[in-house]
Amino acid sequence: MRLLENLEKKTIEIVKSIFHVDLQSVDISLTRKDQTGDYTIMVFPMLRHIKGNPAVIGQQIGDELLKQSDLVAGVEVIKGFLNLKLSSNAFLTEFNSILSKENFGKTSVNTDLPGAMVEFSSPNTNKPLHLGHIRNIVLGYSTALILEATGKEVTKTQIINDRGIHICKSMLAWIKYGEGATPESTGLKGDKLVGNYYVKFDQEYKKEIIALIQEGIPEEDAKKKAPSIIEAQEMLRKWEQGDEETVRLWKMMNGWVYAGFDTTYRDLGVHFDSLYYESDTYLLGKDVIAHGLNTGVFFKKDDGSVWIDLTDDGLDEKIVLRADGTAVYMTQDIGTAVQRVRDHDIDSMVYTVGNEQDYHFKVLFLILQKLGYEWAENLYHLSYGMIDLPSGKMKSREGTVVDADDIIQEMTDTARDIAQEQGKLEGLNMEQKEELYQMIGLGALKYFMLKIDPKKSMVFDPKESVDFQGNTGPFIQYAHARIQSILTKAGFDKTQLEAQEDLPLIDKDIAVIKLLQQYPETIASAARNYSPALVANYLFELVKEFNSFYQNVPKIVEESNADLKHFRLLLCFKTAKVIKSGCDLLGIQVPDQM
RNA sequence: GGUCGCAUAGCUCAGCUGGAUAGAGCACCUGCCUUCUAAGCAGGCGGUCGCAGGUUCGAAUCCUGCUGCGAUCACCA
Repeated sequence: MRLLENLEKKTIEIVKSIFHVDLQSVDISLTRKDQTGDYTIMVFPMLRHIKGNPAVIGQQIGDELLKQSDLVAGVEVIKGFLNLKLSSNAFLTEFNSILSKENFGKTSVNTDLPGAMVEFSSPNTNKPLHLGHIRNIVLGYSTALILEATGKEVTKTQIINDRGIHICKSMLAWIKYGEGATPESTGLKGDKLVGNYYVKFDQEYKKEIIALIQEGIPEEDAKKKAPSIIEAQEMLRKWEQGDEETVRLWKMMNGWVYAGFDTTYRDLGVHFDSLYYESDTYLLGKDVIAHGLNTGVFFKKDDGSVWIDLTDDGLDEKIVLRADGTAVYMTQDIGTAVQRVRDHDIDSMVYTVGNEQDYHFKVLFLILQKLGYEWAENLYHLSYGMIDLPSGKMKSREGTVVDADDIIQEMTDTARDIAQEQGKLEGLNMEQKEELYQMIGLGALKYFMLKIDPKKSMVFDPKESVDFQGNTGPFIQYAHARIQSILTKAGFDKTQLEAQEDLPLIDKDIAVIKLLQQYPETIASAARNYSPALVANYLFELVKEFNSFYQNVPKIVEESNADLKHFRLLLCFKTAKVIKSGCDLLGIQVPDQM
């Protein structure tokens, strides 16, 4: 960074002295690979201020840079591009500056400033987590860590949709068909057990609908009159009235589900700093709406339902409270938002929710703004695309949903197969090996999801599974493991964190330094764009460049120039640090051996 | 129909606030392991950046229109 700042400053000075023009900034980018040079100064944008031939202007600036700056070792002008070749020492100085920063790229958290809250996962409590949740979870978790790396204190949270008709369906089916089954008695994970009854409910409900249709009742009516659904609605009413028996069952079954979720979260290596339950916040939502009704933000229709008119904002009218006074989705989200700001010292929130809810969040944010909350300006919907199967959408009814626990297990199994085939894990005991297989399998899975721009939908083929070669998690992890091996074999002294100057560097050395240098800006950009994909793709570029260095530079262990050897070990060392640091931001662990 | 998003190599994707001859990975082909870990490296093949206009010295990138795909427009969540 210092390097580019120096170059820019110097260029501005030179332009001022030659052309008597004050430039605000200079456009400097990496030189294209097919050209000689390290950095390129764009002359074209200067033409706005300086009249003349871009090639001539470029040459004049280049000549002066060469004369005045010891950073610049050579210049070449092609059309309006001023290509600069920098000196080895320019890079060595830059590298030493990078080395001196223990947490290079990251800004330590400033707790004096208001923090941010990131919401992700937010499941319903009636069925297990699936592949879509995994994308949500890894995206949200990584985004939280990335924001934190820019100095924001971040609270990771979720909203648990623990109340409503969906959980009543599972409860009802359990009462009817469960025969007292528990996770303990069946050996099933709690979320799986409850999910089974949700499916069971749906099956019975469907049968009833068909039977009613055969009696000549129209389908629409049949759906409303089927005994199961009526019973479920009755149960929801009892729940809302606080019926003791219903609430007891609700607590018990939700408890099973939470235990199941916890296992999945643990396997995924994520955690939350706070939890919100819909059952706790929907009442506050009602209060806020009552207040907004008084202040004229909302209006009441004849039937008693409460709405907001957003037609002036290009949207529709939206209901915020039912005619019978019960809460809708929007009600509880309003309540939850307000509650969160009351509970935490935050001035912004990020919601990790699928793009099917783009409209909902647009409306929610608008409502909160109209209610006058100043923090409503700082809400961001981290919207991500759906995961489809080659056959189309995942459908729970068709049993094509990819279960989260299953896919984690499959990835681990694949990692085990590959590792055993390769047989490079001597020295590790069984337990360490299993830990490693999981690290690699999860790394592959998480990276697979994170490397893609969040807003894009993605296709997941369960049969082909996830690659372990090329642009993948294991590719990145592998580089880290290799480096540890080198450092050990070469007897690297990590107390000597400074490289000597005047070394005969080659392009491969410099290429790695250039990549390392880009790490801080990568984090900043990933935070600005709420996109872990930028970090993932950066790591891939870094590792590719490192691998090329690794296999094209003479063996470091055998290098006779002691200073050069130490420099290259430092380069390995710091690259490994950045790989680990970047992987941390993605929620991916890196091994020392694989 | 209204609104929002997406469209780049056979497949999966990068391409930052506009910059040079559009890049990776997978797949396919050719080389490289008597070892600093081949989950790797070096190279080859592969493109009308959906279509048509516009702005600009310069457009995959910005603007407009069109086409295609997806989402959404529930007193569901």
